[in-house]
Amino acid sequence: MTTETMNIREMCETFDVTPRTLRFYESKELLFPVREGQRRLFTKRDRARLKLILRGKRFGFSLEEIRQLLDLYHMDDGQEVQLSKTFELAKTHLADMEAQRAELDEAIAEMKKQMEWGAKKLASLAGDPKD
Amino acid sequence: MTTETMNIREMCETFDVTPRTLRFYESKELLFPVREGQRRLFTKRDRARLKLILRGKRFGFSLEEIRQLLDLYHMDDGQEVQLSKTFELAKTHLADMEAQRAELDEAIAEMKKQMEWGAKKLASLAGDPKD
DNA sequence: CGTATCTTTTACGTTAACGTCAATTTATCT
DNA sequence: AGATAAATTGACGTTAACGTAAAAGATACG
Repeated sequence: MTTETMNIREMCETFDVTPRTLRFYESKELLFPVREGQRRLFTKRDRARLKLILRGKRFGFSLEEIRQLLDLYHMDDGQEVQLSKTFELAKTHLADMEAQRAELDEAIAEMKKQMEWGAKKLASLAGDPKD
Repeated sequence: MTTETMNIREMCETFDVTPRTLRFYESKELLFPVREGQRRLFTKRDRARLKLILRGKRFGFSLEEIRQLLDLYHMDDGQEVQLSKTFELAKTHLADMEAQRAELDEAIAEMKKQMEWGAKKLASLAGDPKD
């Protein structure tokens, strides 16, 4: 099974990103591909991290915020201090996300309302032309 | 009642933004404050728009995307073509937002799971010190 | 072996969304 | 009127998150 690691091209196709993006994330210490000579090989762990990175971006988190949060998902045997700091950080972000969810619900409701109004307007314009 | 319009300072305090931001949004045609001589006076409509702008930003929309969407909320007697285009745009964004909500729910669930793991780890480290 | 393709490094370029600073104008206070 | 404070208009600066192009080494292929 050669699916253990992926080269940069496979990564790009799988996640719809450019090579530049992957190298950039590595330079920012978000990913840690191993090397086979010069070439990068992305592990299962890199793929899991990238998935979380892209998700974080969709929620409006910066790469630096994401980088810190990734530690929570990766933490194997960190020191207690580090863990508890990360834990605090995660609590904050969880609260952020739940707040965002509430606002999103509200926004969706409002948008639907506006769209109903728009639909009515459209109908009246179509059915009741000014001659 | 002088609360009909607000000056730039009042706006900044109310919405926690800088003057530069408000002028920038005006330059990008997101806000349309009236003038009293040189000074800007922000109307109720500007305040409603700003609220939507800030919300849109929190959902990761760009100012340009937001600008286009604002038309939907402002549309009084636009032409039918414009209205129906805006309507289509809104449908797309609504779908985006609902997808985002689904992903957000998933992310929240995962984050909670990770945090439970973290909490356990913390407890074991605290209650079971290595000597 | 030559060449075409892929990847890498280096480095400068770009866009969005403001920040910052200087020079003026306008309003306010004493 | 003079000083002080607040708002405005340029205009250049900044940061994040990549894009893009050049030069060079590694690999594959006929």
